[in-house]
Amino acid sequence: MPEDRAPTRIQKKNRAAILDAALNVFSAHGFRGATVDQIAAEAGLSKPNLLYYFPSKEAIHTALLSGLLETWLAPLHDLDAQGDPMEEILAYIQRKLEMSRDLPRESRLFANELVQGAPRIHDSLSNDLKALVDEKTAILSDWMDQGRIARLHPYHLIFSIWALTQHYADFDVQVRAILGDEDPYEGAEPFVDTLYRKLLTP
Amino acid sequence: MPEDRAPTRIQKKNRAAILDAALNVFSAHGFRGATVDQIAAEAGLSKPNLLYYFPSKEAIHTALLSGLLETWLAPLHDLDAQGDPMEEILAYIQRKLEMSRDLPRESRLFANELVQGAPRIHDSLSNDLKALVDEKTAILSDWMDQGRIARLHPYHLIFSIWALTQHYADFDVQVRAILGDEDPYEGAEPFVDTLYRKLLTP
DNA sequence: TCTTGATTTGACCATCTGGTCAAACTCACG
DNA sequence: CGTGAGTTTGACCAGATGGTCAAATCAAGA
Repeated sequence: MPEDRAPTRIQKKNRAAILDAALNVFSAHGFRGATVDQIAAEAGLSKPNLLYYFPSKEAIHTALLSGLLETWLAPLHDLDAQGDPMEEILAYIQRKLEMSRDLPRESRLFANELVQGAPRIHDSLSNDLKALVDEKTAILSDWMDQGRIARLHPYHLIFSIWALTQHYADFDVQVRAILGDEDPYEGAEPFVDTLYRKLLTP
Repeated sequence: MPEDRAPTRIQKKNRAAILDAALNVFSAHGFRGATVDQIAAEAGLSKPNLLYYFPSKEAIHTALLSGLLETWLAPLHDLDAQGDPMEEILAYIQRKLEMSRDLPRESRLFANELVQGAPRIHDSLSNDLKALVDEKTAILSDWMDQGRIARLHPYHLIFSIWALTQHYADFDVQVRAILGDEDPYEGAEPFVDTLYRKLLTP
């Protein structure tokens, strides 16, 4: 497939279809559990046709992960040092919870990768993610120094937000097995809101 | 292999070795990502030898999961309606955190299964787990009615405990990528303790 | 020690899976 | 139209993988 030229209409359509199908399959079965045939079928292509657009299964996975990492971290990026601490943090949590609800496949894609030791994104974690988290925890620490939010371990504060919000997407089956018909997010939203208001109030 | 007789010394040893090896491999790679050869090698057996003790890969996985489910739920089982609410809940959280630290493989085994939709333990979730959680949330609700702890959605309170504690085992790579050399559990313990004290105080 | 059941293994098989390739087909544009 | 680049596919391959089996080896009680 020609790499240098501008992508054709067909290329755009098929690449997008492949990535969407791959997101379905990888998020549901993990990298090893996904098969190229399955992704191709879901994208409405034959296997050789799919491999005309991406050189390998690994390449699809990589393209997906790196393409989505930015989306995934955007809410934390938006945490603004100039804003009101409590509002900023609660807005971040709110957005993370919405992402769990609206983009559960993306959440599970990363969860699958992480729980198996992140063999394919270890570098992104140690570099990009680490840098972003360091930048934002510095803001949190400032707010704590100023007495505007309670003093807490800033890294663990971030971990707790990730854990609490992504839990609903990653362990969706378990949550639904227990809640039955009740909508998880209806209860989750006020719960986490209350939790962090109490936790962060100095 | 004779099923009915009492297990011989060799049977006990090899079965245990297989289950331990399988726990290593399944927790690190998921069901599909694990190979029988890998498990056999780790257990110090040949593949046909391993299949002499368990009829299939699936059988090993099932044996592991059902054998560990009890261990995994024991801390919640111990939550005592007669005890002091705050102490009981904090002790539960403490035990869950210790399990994350001391039994990370078990945590990741379940995480792998759950994130992929729990195809092999769906029934246990809807039955055993659901029943246990219902029993214990009833106790939590009573405590809330009596004004001994803050009023919260009891199911989401449980979810939050699972999310916060298991996060450290399941997403260990990510946590360590961010914390660097710092021991995750050293900071996690006081953090979750503070969090739940603030949250649960009426 | 001998015998019998328990244990172990090398060789093997069918299927699945990621990936290749040459040939066929389709599309856009001059 | 005609043509060349872009697209699609059937047939195929090599290696991995779950599982089988008959034969060989071992262990323990009579």
